[in-house]
Order: sequence, then structure tokens, then C-alpha cells
Amino acid sequence: MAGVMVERLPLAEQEKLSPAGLQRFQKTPAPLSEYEMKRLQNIQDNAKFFAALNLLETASALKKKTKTHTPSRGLKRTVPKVQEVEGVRRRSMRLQRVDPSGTPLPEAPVQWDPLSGDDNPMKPAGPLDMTPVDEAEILGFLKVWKEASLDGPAEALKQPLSNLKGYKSRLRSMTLGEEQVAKVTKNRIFSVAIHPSESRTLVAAGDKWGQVGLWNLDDRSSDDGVYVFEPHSRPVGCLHFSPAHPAHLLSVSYDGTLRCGDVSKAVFDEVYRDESASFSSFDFLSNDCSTLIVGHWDADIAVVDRRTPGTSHELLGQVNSKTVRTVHMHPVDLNYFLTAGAGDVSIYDLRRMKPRGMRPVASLSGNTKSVGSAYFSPVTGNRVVTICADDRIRVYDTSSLHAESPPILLSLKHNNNTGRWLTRFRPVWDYKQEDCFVVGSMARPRQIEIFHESGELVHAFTNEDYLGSVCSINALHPTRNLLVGGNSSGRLHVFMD
DNA sequence: ATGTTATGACCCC
DNA sequence: TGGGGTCCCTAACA
Repeated sequence: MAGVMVERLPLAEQEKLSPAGLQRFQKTPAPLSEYEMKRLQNIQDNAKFFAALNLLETASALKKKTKTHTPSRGLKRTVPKVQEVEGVRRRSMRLQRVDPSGTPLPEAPVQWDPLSGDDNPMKPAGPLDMTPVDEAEILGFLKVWKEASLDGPAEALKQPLSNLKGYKSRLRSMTLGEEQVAKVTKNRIFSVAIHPSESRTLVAAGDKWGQVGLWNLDDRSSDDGVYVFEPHSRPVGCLHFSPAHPAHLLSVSYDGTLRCGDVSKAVFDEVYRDESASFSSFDFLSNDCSTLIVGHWDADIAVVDRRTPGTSHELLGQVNSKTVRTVHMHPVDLNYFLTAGAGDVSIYDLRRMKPRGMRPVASLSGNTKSVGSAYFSPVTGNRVVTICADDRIRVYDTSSLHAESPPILLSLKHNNNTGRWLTRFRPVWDYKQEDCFVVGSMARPRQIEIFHESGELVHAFTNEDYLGSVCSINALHPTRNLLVGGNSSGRLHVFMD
């Protein structure tokens, strides 16, 4: 803890688990809801799918596998080259930057424009096939993902908070080995997600240029279990498996689309699209995860219902700040949501959505520069953790939602200066231990840190051999001892017991 | 001043 | 060699 300055403030007592909080990670409790009907329909639809699957799997099992062992998992060194289908590519002298005699012209400053080149074209509207960028066979993988999604509600969610000592020993049991590191996207990671299954280990990451990589860690066969898709064309800022139906993987992107990767259909459906906008984040609004709240970069907030046809929002408001980097629902009272952006962290009431200048219910003041993220503690919502460019991590007491200015419990000095090439840190709470959060770090040796809300460094994950870079974006499994950290070259690191 | 966004410098086959 | 993989604490602009 050298160099770390902690300002301690009084702590409120620990709250009990709330049923509403629990439900976020459980199946929809209501019997025969619309969702259940839809699910039955899906089961029928999928019968055919599995029939086809069995046939193809048999066929692929007969294929000879000759791949040699490589020390690192994930995306391979040699990416299959896309052949120029048009034969010789004609380029003008001007584009080649040579004058008519063939002598090179002096280098002109080029404004790089992703929209004009064919490097990163906007994806077409409508569903995209779930075809990996290398066109690898994925039926076997989809089967795993689908089976993993059939896990019932976790008993562990109902267990009371363990004490800090017990929690520490759980963290100590989590290790990183060669098999727990893989490159899952081509470029730098902007978001990660963990499938909630207790029987299977499935993680995902979204990158700078719209890729979403999925990694099945249980796949120890000759294949490495990594499958890379490209459902977006710009950074994938936020990624979550649906807690109510984890066969769905939802993603939002700066490209102005929100998609839902659906195993049953093997497509990335388009849920919400606004080409003139840029989406930064989203959260599930209802416990059945059918409605979503989406934060736009320009401070618009949209409510989206996945059940209605079309790709527009149901409701649009604008919060009273310059930008919205993250949006997060209160886990107990689903009328309230939290936004964080440029120098502003506020709680708003959904029932008072307005087209412009919404007045917050509460303002979480103290951040003196740009705020990277803000999240409610996931079970009670009694805490909010923020991270700011002023090199502080702050924890607020939000147990009284109508306190206009929730008190700061902690202001922790932390080097958040990630610079030009690293994704900004986003501390997230641990569902298993609601008073602790995980955050990336610039400290050497490279580490991923777990802090208690008091500012105590509870644990630092390090590994001399396999963790040599900054993991900006991290996620913790809701019940298992499992941590995923993503770095700026597309690699995931999975600490587990 | 604050906040955001660009695509660099190396090393290694 | 050069293109791709990898890690990372800057500088211009609005």
C-alpha cells in the first residue's frame, strides 16, 4: 500500500441481501410470463437446430485434427488473408502518392476517417450471422454456450456475505496459469463479460473495432476454444450476458447499435439502432432483462424494449450533463438509475424522463475531473464506486436515495492515468462480497486489485509468468471464484480456483 | 481550463 | 526485411 493515501470515513452497517438484487442473476420467477412462453417457443424452434447439430458434429469428429500444440491460446499469429476478389487492385497515382513519373511525393498529412475507407464500414442493419471472422466451425461451441445457459439459479447467491477473512482466502485460491490466458480480440479491449454458468467457464470481450471474442475455457482439445465475431464497427463499450437468459449476449457500441447475440438463432440481432448516435453503455432495466436502459455518449438516455418490433427506443430523455460514459440501474429500486460522465455523477428517476435537462434526484459531488464510471453496489445499492481522472476512486453512501448529496465514504488515491493507449479503468463491485470492488492498476509488477470500501487493499492478483500487462477492464463471476481481466492487446486473463 | 480523441515505438520472427 | 504483435504515463484540439 506504499504511496496510497486513504481517507477513512464512518461506515454504515452492512445491509441484508435484497430479493430484488438476487433476481438479477436468477431466472424470471413469475410463472408463465411472456418470457416463459417465448422460451417454450424457443425450445421448440431449437429442436431442429440440435438435430442438425448432432449430424454436423459427427461429421466434424471424423475430421482429422493435426494442429500442433502452441504455448499461447486464442487468436493466432497468422490471420487468414482476405483475398482480393477483384484481381489486381487499381489505384490512382494520387492515391499511391506518386507523381506521374513515378517518383514518390512528399508524405501528406492524412486525416484517417473510418467511415470513408473500407477498413471499418458500418455493419448493415438487421441480424448478422454468428460467423467467426476466420469462418471457423462453431456449432460445437454454440452447443456448449446453450448448455451452459440452462444452469439453474445459483444456491450460492442466497448465502449471506462472508467475512473479509473468508473472502481473502477465496481470493488467494484463485490463480493464473498458461491455459488461462488467451488473445480473444484483435485490438484493445473495451469491455468484458462472464457467463453466469457454474458448470461451464465462458467469457467474452469486446474490442476497439467492433469485435466480440468468446472463449470457452473448458475446451482443452486441439482447438483453443476462442471464437471471434464482428457484430460492430466501432468500440464495444459494454457487454453483458443476460442474467435472466444467458443464451443472450448483449453489446452496445459507439457505432450506434445495440445487438443481442442469440445462441438459438446463431445471429447477432439488432435490438436498437440510431446511426446518428453513439452508445457508451447499457444496463438491464427489468428483472426479466427484456427492457434495457442505454446511455448515449451525448447524454441521451434511451429505454429500449426488446420485445417490440423494430430497432427504436420506447422512451428518450437527456440527463443534465455533458456526456454519459456509464449508466447503471439501482439493483433494488428499479425506478432509479445512475449516470457518470464528464465531471458529473448523478442519480435520476426514470419516471421523470424529459427530453432535455432532467433534474437529478441526487448528485454525487467531489469528482474534480472526468469521471470514468460509476456503479451501484450490486445487491443493496447502498454504495456507489466512481473513478476519476483526478486520480481518485471514491465510494459514496447511497443508502438514502433522497439525500441530495450522498456522503463520500472513501476518497482513495489511485493512479488512473492510463494514457493514450490504454482503456480507462472501471472499478466494479463483487456480487459475492458487496463491500469490495475490483480495479485495474498501473502498479508494477502488473496487478489487478481488490479493494474494500474502506480503502483497504484486500488482494492484488499478480503472476510473474502470465500477467505482464495492464488489465484495464475486469469482471467477477457472481458466484464462483473467477476473475477476468482484459488488456490493451486483446488478451484475457482468467484467475480461478 | 477541461475533456476527448487520436493510431506510436518497439520487438520479434 | 517488414508486417504483425505487443505494451503503453502524450499532445493537439474543441
